[in-house]
Amino acid sequence: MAIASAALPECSDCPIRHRAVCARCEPEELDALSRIKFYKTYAAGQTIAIRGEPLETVASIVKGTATLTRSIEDGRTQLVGLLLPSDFIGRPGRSEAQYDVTAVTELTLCCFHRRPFEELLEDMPHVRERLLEMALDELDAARDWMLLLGRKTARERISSLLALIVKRSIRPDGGILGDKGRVELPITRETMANYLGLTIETVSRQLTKLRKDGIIQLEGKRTILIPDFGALLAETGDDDDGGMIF
Amino acid sequence: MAIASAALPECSDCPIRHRAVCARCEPEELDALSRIKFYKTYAAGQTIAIRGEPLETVASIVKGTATLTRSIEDGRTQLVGLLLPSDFIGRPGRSEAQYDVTAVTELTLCCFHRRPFEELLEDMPHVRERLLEMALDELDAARDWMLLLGRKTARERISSLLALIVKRSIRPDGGILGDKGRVELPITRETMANYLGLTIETVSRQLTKLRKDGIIQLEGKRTILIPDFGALLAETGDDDDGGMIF
DNA sequence: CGGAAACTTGATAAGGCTCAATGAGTGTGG
DNA sequence: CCACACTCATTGAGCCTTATCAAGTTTCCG
Repeated sequence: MAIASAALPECSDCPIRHRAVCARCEPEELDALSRIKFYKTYAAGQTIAIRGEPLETVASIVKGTATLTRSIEDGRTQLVGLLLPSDFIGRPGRSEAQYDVTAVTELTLCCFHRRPFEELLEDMPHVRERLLEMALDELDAARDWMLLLGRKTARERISSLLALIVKRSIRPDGGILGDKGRVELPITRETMANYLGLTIETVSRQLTKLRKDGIIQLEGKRTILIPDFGALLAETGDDDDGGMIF
Repeated sequence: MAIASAALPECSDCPIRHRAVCARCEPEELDALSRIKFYKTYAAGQTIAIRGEPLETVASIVKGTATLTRSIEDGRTQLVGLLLPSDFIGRPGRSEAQYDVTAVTELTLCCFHRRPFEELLEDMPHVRERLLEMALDELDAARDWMLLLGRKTARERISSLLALIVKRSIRPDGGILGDKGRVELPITRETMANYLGLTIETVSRQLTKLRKDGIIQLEGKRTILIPDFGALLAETGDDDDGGMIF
C-alpha cells in the first residue's frame, strides 16, 4: 500500500511536533511513542483506507494533504474532512475505517499499530488530552461545515472555502501569504465540488463570477489572487467575526 | 434562566447513569461528581446558551430534547446537533458557547460549574475516556449528516431523518416501538427543516409524497406509522448496512 | 506533437424555494 | 359553548438556483 518506508527522523525534528497528538508529550512519552512509530509514504491519489474495511493503524499526517470522504453507490460523494499536517487518522478502539481516506498530494504519515498505541495511551495523559482537544476542534469544524452545506448559496460556499484556504495558508509560520494575497489551491475543482456539495460546473461558474466581480483574480488554474480579503469575507455569508481564529 | 432546581436524586438512580459522561465511573468518582452537581430545568422553547456568550457550566441531559444550532443574521438556521438524554453540553477548556442551545421539550440537566469540573477531570480517567468516546461518536454523526446535507435529495433526507428517529425510539429499553412501527416525532416541521437543510414546505410535501407512496402513514401531525421499516431504509439513499448501530 | 485530464462555457431541465392562501388543532375569554 | 386568535401544517403557482448534458478549451506531460 505504502510506496516506501522512510528513515526515522527524531521526533524533536518533526515538523508537526507542536501540533499533533504528541504536542504536549513529555520526553519520556515521546520516547515511548517513538519506539513504536513507523513512517509510510503515499503517492497523490492513492487510497489509504476504505470505509468498512479493517484499519489496524492510526497515524498523524506529517506532510501532504488527504481527504476523508463518504459516498453513495451511485457516485455521489461528499468530502467530510480535509486532513492537513498534524491531523490524526483513525480512532482508538475502532478496528474498521469509517470513511474513505485518500492522499491528494504526496503524503507522509507517522503511523502506529492500533493495539500498541491504545496500550500506550493508558499511560499518556497528554496524548489523551490532546486527542480529545483535536476531536472537539474537528467537531466544531464539521458543524460549521454543516451550516455551509445546509444553508449557504453556491457563491457563499466558494467564498467560504477560499477564505478557509487563505487562513490556513497563513498559519504555517505565522507569516503572511507568499505574495500579497496570492494563494495556491491544494485541490482540484472536483475535490472542491465534493467539499462544497456542488458540481464542478457550478464551482467553475462561481469562480468566474467572483473573478468578473473583482473579488478574486485567477492565475492559471491553481493560483488565486485576493486583492481585498475583507471583500472576500463579505461574500462568505458569515457574521464576520470568525475572522482570524488561532 | 432555569425554571427551578429539582431535588438531588442519587446517581445510582439516574436514568442516564450508564450512557452519560459518568458511564464508567467508579463509585468514588461518582461521589466526587455528585458533590458538585446541580440540576436545572428548562421549559420547552427556552434558550440554554447563545453562541459567543459566556457559558461557565457544562451539563448532561437527563431528560428531554435540546438542539444545537448555527445561524446567519438573515435568519437562515442550521441545526448541527440533536441532543438527547445522556448527551453532553459544553466543552472543557472553553468559556464561550460555540452554538445556540435551545430546549425543544421540557428539559432537565445535570450541571457542573466548568472550573471545578475541569479540576475533577484531572483525576477521573474514566470520565475523560468517555468524553473522548462521545466526542468521536458525535464527530461521526456530524460527518454522516454532512453527506446528507451535501448530496441527498429532499426525499432521501426526510427518509433518513425518520429512520434515525425510529432507531433512537427503539434504544431506550432495547424493546421495540410502543406499537408496531408507530413513532412519535419529537420535533416540529420547522426543526426538521432546519435539521435537513430544507424549507418547511418541502418537508411537508415530501412527507405527503411518502404517505401517498405507502412508505409511511401520518396519524395527526406528530405520529408516524411505518408499516415496513425496510421500505423506509430503501428510501434513505444509504448503502443500507448502517442498519442498527448503537 | 498528441493525448488525457482538468477546466470552462452554454443550453436546457428540474428540484427545491418563495410567496400566498387555506386548513387543522389548541387555548382563551366573553 | 362558541368565536377568535394563534401556531403549526398543508397545498398551490411560479420562479430561481443549481444540476445535467454536451461541447469546447487549456494545461500538463510523456
